[in-house]
Amino acid sequence: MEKLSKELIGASTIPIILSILTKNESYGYEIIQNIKEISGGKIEFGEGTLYPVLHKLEKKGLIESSWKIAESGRKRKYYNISSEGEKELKIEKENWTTINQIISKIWKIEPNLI
Amino acid sequence: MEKLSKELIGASTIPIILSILTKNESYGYEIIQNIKEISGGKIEFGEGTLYPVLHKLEKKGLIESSWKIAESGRKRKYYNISSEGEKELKIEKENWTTINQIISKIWKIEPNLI
DNA sequence: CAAATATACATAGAAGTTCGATGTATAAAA
DNA sequence: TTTTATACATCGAACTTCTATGTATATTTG
Repeated sequence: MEKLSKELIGASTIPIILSILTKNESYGYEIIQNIKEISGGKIEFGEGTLYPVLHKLEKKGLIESSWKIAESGRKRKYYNISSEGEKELKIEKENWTTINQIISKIWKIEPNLI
Repeated sequence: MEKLSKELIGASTIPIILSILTKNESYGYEIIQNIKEISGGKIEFGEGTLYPVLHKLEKKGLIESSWKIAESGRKRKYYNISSEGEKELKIEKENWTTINQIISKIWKIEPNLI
């Protein structure tokens, strides 16, 4: 069970985060666990990796944050996707489809199911 | 007709270069034209981008170079993929398949796909 | 035939990224 | 009560991409 390359992780980080936030609001720590689970351990973000990405996305206006107190009494910074973020996700999905078509063409395999 | 994001290009650079060299030996300038053509202009490497990547791949032993004189009389640095490079390409292909499975899984969570 | 363009390689520096290390703080479990 | 899990944050090293710049030669155009 190997981990994926830095480059592939980097390319998928933003679409994955935005996709997760499209479904439900979430917070940094949970997003890390969520991605780890969904990817079967193949994508494991450190906190020092994810938090700056969230800050960057917020600064660009793609997500919005609000502090909340969980039932546990613990403070959490919840993130929601913005309408700008939804537009961006749409573009990212199209880009992902495009690169898959290019790669498939080069590899001469059937285009991917995405 | 938009260009792809830096991240997606970065993730695909090495597999694309190695794939091209699997078919035929080639040289920097030609690889740039080749990728531009295959991608329908969506991936356009500058020379300052590609040459350092080729040097890096050679340093890592994934490709090998040799100077040749073309019929035109022009000097060209031809690159071939090494057996190490073929192994690496196999891994890269597997990684690409994996990330696609993860991404498609995440996108299936929400109903409105592109 | 002179000038412009295309071919062909190379490096430097700016800007941006990932990621391990480190720090703070609190709740839950051992 | 000590450890582990939860939850946020920043820093600096290492690496990347990309624009700009430089060198040089062949081909095409005016």
